[in-house]
Amino acid sequence: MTKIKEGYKNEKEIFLEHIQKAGLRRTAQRDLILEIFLKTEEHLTSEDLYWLVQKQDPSVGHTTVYRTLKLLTEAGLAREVRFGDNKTYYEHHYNHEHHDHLICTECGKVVEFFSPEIEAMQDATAHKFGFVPTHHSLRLWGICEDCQQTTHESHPSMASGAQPRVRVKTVVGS
Amino acid sequence: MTKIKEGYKNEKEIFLEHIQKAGLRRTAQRDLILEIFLKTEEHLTSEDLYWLVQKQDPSVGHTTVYRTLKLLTEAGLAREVRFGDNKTYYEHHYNHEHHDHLICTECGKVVEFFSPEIEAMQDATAHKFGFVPTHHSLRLWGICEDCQQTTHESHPSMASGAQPRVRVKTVVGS
DNA sequence: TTGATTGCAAAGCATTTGCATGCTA
DNA sequence: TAGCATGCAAATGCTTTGCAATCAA
Repeated sequence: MTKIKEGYKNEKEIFLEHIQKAGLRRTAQRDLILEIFLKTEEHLTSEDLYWLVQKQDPSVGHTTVYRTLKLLTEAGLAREVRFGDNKTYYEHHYNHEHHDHLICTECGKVVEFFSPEIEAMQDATAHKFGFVPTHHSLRLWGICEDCQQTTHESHPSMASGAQPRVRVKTVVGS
Repeated sequence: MTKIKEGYKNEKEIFLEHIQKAGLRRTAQRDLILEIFLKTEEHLTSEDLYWLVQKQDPSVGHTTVYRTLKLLTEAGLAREVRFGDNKTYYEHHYNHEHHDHLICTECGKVVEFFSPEIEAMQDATAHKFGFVPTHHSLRLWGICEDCQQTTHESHPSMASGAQPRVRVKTVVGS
């Protein structure tokens, strides 16, 4: 039973519209990059996307992927996220619920969550200080269930240079 | 009426203790860097601190400042923060209330705030997913009161490359 | 005396830019 | 045809590393 969302443009339409409005041009590279980005439901870096694109068209350069991801972000299709390892990850943004991240400092697992209560308090806090809130970023680090059982070392902090070893995406509703 | 905190070691003691425990050595550079860091109640980058240190001792190198900031972080005296401009800022950590940041995307102003309610919900959320929380980062971006009156441009997003023009620290209790 | 620390220069990374060439509208 | 887009190489900005000399314990 497929539920068809009406009244929503799909990502490709959004992209073409943005390109037109901004007086930019549609190219084969941009189409390919968008297509691969859309079918990859994970947090990926420009580098990651670059290699996926390479498989289909080795002539596409790093630079174009970087520039296109910025473009997708401006078009509202992608969102930049940072997990503390000094890399910029991108995730789908359009038609995707806003969410925050819970990151395991042992194995790098990432759980997405959404808390309406926290959202409301954030907005309230911004207003309390006279701000009109535009966006926010909440990241919680900790040790996940699996790692609590296998590891008994001291908790690595962001500063200690712990590198995520795996990055699992788990979508969890409200 | 000065309130003397008893039962709390001061930062310099903490630092020396950490150095001893780790089998490291006390040096003039480390002392100087710590001292300047402590008297600067602002968010600063390694670069910023480097120039402050330069004024007192031009022989100190960039590298040492970087390394010492890492050391201070490990000792629990400093905390790394990122505001979205791809730089690592440091702020005091020991004996300082934990707090989060509200950042103006127009002028770069930073307001520090603390919300026990949000804190509690964050911990609850982590536990809900089986995580033992270690630390977190909450950043709210928006347009501050001053900028709402002077600016009527579109809201710059993190991705659009808006650069903070001023960085004001405002400490606000609970 | 031993081994940690320093500072310089060089290397690393992720990301951006200059520019000649290519391609869309 | 005009001028945006591309891809390479080079530049950038922040941070780390190699290494010989220096210095604390």
